[in-house]
Amino acid sequence: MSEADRTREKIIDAARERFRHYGYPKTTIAELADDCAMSPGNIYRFFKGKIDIAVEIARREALNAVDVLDKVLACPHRGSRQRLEEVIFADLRYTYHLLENQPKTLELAQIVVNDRPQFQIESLRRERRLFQRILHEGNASGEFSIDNVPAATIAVHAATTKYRYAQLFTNQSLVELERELAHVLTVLMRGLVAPVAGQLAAPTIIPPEDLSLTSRK
Amino acid sequence: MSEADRTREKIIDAARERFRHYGYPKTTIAELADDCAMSPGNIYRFFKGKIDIAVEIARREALNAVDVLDKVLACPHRGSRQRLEEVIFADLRYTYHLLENQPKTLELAQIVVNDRPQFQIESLRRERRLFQRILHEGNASGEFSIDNVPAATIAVHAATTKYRYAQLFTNQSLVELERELAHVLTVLMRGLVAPVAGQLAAPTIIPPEDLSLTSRK
DNA sequence: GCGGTGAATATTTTATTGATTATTCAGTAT
DNA sequence: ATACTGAATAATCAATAAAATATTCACCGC
Repeated sequence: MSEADRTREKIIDAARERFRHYGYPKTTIAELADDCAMSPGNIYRFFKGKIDIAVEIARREALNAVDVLDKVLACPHRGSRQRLEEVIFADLRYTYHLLENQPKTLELAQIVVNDRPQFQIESLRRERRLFQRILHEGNASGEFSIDNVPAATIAVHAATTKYRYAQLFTNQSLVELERELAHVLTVLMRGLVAPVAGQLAAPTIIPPEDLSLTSRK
Repeated sequence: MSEADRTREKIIDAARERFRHYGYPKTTIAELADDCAMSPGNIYRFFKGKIDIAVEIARREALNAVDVLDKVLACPHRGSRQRLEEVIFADLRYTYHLLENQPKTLELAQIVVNDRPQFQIESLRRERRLFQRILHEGNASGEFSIDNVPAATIAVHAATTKYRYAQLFTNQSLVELERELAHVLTVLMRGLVAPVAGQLAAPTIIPPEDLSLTSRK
């Protein structure tokens, strides 16, 4: 890591702290410069503008969120259906708690998306790729019978839109959202799972919350 | 209709016109009074406050929207699946065009919901009741095999949330939204339709747009 | 009582202006 | 050249005064 990279990291760390505590608008470049023991002008040798610092932080946050979901996948599981369900529930819970505990994070995300619409599109695309992997696996193992995996991926992702940053759409409680999501997944899964001679796939069971994923570090 | 009722209607009509043209905030009680050839104070004999005029207009708009969907149901159709799909597509198109052509209507709805959260809850409930009727019919006719109709209703409604006032969630075009919704419905329907010995239900076909429903009167 | 008025008051919106802050850049040190 | 400074400028925000507006209410004619 070069000296320049280290300086850049120092700026990012200072910004992350202040954005968390006081929010993006109330954090000034002068303060960041102070924190890093440099002049305001020098910040601009590392970032084109204030918003770009926020974009970089949000980018890392988004990558980390997908990593968290990836970890859910890494756990030993009984089947593709359960993997997919756990990921979607984890998504609901992760984003729900994020908005509850770190409201400034939402503010930051909204500011970034407002300035860079492409940012959101790419975040969603990353998530969909994760879904698609699971659908593929499920098809390969014979658990799913999907004739068009990309289309089914889009469908599952779009149908569960409400459960990403749910508080933006509704003021239902987390418990209500979980119950509702279980209903949604029940129908979706029956649509994905291979029909076994007239037998219906079992209803979705709400998986227990994995506390190690929702606590802030 | 009593004299008082007629006066009340006159106020509502004047308000509807001005809200459409100039929006709720830029419409003053004094202007409404002028339009109705009465004094500002007299408005308050018919409405508790300015917001209540908006609520009444929004209430009628919401009832009309459900009626429009109801009309879609009244058309001769081949089955419950197609009925449900047509209603959901009609919903997407109706609300999409509403926001495109009458942006002030969205503004009004947001102002009303902000002040009366119950308003939105009831509008959604009315829509769900419509869905539930279709699911019941489909079950009775043997086309669907739903073991828990209320739960399935919630599922279908929640999974298609994105397609009500879609522009609030995304900036996808109507065509993109329609394609995506078709994918969602394909999976949902496979989850609802009775499995026929290993055979998959056919993919959703995007129904043609019924122009008589989207043109403003 | 019923249907209404319009001036008085309380609330909200808008405009103005004085900071505050982001960004640039000529200049300094190494 | 490279790394950085800090004052100058441009853009944005916040406080507040001014204007507009919602709402109330004492009063009028029937």
